Amino acid sequence: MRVLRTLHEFDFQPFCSKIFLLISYLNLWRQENMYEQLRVYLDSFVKLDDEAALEIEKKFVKKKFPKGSFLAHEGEITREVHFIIKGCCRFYHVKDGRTVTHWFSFEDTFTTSLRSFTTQTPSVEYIQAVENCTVLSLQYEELSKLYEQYQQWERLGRLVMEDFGRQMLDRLTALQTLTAKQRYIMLLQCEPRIIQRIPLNLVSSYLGITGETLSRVRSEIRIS
Amino acid sequence: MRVLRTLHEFDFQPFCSKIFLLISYLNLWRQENMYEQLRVYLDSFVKLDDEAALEIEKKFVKKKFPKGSFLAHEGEITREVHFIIKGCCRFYHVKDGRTVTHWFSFEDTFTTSLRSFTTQTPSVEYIQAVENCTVLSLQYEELSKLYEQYQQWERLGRLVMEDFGRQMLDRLTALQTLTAKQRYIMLLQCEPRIIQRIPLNLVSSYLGITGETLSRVRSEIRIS
DNA sequence: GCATTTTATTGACATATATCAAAAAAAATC
DNA sequence: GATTTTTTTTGATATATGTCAATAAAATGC
Repeated sequence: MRVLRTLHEFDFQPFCSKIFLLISYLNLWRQENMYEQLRVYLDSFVKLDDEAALEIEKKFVKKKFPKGSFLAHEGEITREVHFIIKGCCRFYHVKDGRTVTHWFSFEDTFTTSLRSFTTQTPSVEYIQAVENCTVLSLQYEELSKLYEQYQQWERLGRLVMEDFGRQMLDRLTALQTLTAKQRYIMLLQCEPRIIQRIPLNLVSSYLGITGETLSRVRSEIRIS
Repeated sequence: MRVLRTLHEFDFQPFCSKIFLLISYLNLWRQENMYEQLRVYLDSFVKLDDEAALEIEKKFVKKKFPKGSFLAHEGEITREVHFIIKGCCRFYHVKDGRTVTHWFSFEDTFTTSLRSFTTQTPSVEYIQAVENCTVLSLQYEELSKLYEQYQQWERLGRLVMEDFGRQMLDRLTALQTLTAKQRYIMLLQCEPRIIQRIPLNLVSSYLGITGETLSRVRSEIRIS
């Protein structure tokens, strides 16, 4: 392979078209392998045996949520849990006329209004697509059946909930003990996706501070 | 029955001894019905059938933790989960040389260092008895066996975790959106036990504020 | 019961963060 | 590409909460 002396010698045209081809293959793969993607995630908790794994394709339904649309709505019973294949969402509620974002979810996580879904009561929160989302959705009744029929699915539910509990504990500790600046730095280190893909005004309320304070914190960090 | 005119006419001796007898019977009942107490709690999640319920008395062991002793210790793997029959505990960790209390547990709840117990890794937190505690303890291995053998126990685990998740979400929202005063008032309304039975210096760090601020908040409320 | 330790309150002052207003920058829309 | 709209930044000021120090009250130990 010949070494290039200057950038001009390089012919970008064919190179770029190859890259684009690669990307479109990758997207195609993602599309076709949505169930595989979910399977990989589930296997990280429980190695499902063949029979139990077959249920994935039977019960989960592909859905799309365009940017701005709602996966859960205040006052309505959340009837589905969604596994995010692509995209991200914010969880928020309205408190004294202002919007408080309390959670984000990204690819390869289950997303639902926990209280509403698990107790089948009206939701107190909204879940909104921040990007166009592709998800695999599972009805409450279908999940209940899976829990009834397969001990493995029951276990999956338990382990996913344990994992959720651990995440919540971490977030709680951060909110309780860290200053605004420390919380932002922690987010930057532990959850860079949030800062990369979510508008800052939503991030600020997630951190429990105002947009102005977040902006100042960021400029302080830029300087130091 | 004769109506008493003055207090002096009343003979306290036999009366008091009856009361004490009653109390000791009550304690005896509690002692003997520890397993019944646990059964009632578990039944609120899943109606255990006889075989699965028999395991309660086989696997849970009565233990006492005197005030000040530890149910979990930083750096050590938490090998048991405890169901509190009587007493209460605080969860705390040490951050920059000071103690941060992040949870309390009382009668009729499961208590363990979640991350340490579920992943069998060293704990990052302490759990300390705030009162003398009587608990029913279950070893990690025994719980794992229950999960293996009985779908009902697996379900129990899931439902207890879901319940825990919902509690955590509430607490998170409170910390994120309420002022110190509002958080205190909310605690007063939703968890009066905490204020009644826990020293205020521990409550303050649970609320994410200093002892001084809590003291001021309380005096404000007393006035208004 | 008294002495000691721990816990709770109060005061003066410092600091972090919120609020309101405005400008600048970026993104969305046509 | 120009025009809205939304998001982010910056500034001045207000407020909530923290810090340090001193005292008061309560709990604990002997």
